[in-house]
Amino acid sequence: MAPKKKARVSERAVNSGKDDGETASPVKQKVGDKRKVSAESGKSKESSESPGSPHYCHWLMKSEPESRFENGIDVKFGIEDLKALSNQTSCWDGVRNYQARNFMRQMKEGQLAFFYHSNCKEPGIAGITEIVKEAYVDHTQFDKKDVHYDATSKADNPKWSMVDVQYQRMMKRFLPLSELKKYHLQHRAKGGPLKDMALFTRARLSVQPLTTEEFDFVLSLEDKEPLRT
DNA sequence: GCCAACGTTGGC
DNA sequence: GCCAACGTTGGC
Repeated sequence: MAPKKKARVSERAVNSGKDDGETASPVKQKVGDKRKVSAESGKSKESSESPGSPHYCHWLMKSEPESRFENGIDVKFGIEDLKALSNQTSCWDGVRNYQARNFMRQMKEGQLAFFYHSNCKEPGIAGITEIVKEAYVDHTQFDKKDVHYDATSKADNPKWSMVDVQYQRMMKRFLPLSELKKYHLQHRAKGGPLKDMALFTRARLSVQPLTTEEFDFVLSLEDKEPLRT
């Protein structure tokens, strides 16, 4: 996810395999992209998601704020890195997990996503980004030099998508995973908005949805004293 | 650095 | 299409 270069939450993973969800979702083209998307190429599926699946409008996206080298390439990309880019905007490339990809394909312009710092000293929610461009082809899947190159993905049927996110703001205070987890456990025991939060129930997913209740509750923590116990 | 959890691969 | 082996994620 970097504006034009950078990495995200290494979601590397040997992909290939069946496309679980939909077929190439309506890759929304934007200016500059010459490839004409032949009007859905007649696919019937398109924005799949089972009919019954709730449609989310808030997200959490993980990225690593500390240096880590993968094939000689540093995958570091924390919220400060996003903030430093021109336009404070970056594409979120490198996602190589079908569920995470499918969630990105559901994202709509204007929606908000928590920027989560993972695989670091203090994991947790650092800030908020806005989705500024809906899912389109992740070019890094075709780049042999890229850490997330996918030899099994073909140009005429790309497997991986990405969205563009723009820095919105830092959390008023960093929200550590440890604190969120305390709430999660508490809510799981006695009920509460974080009882089913994906961060804990689907720990390895790098792009995950939040219900409005979850999102609002997390936001409310900004104004509270850090939970201790 | 360890390792639990879990997604993916591939044999059958 | 099952499922064991394998590989990755990511907290600790």
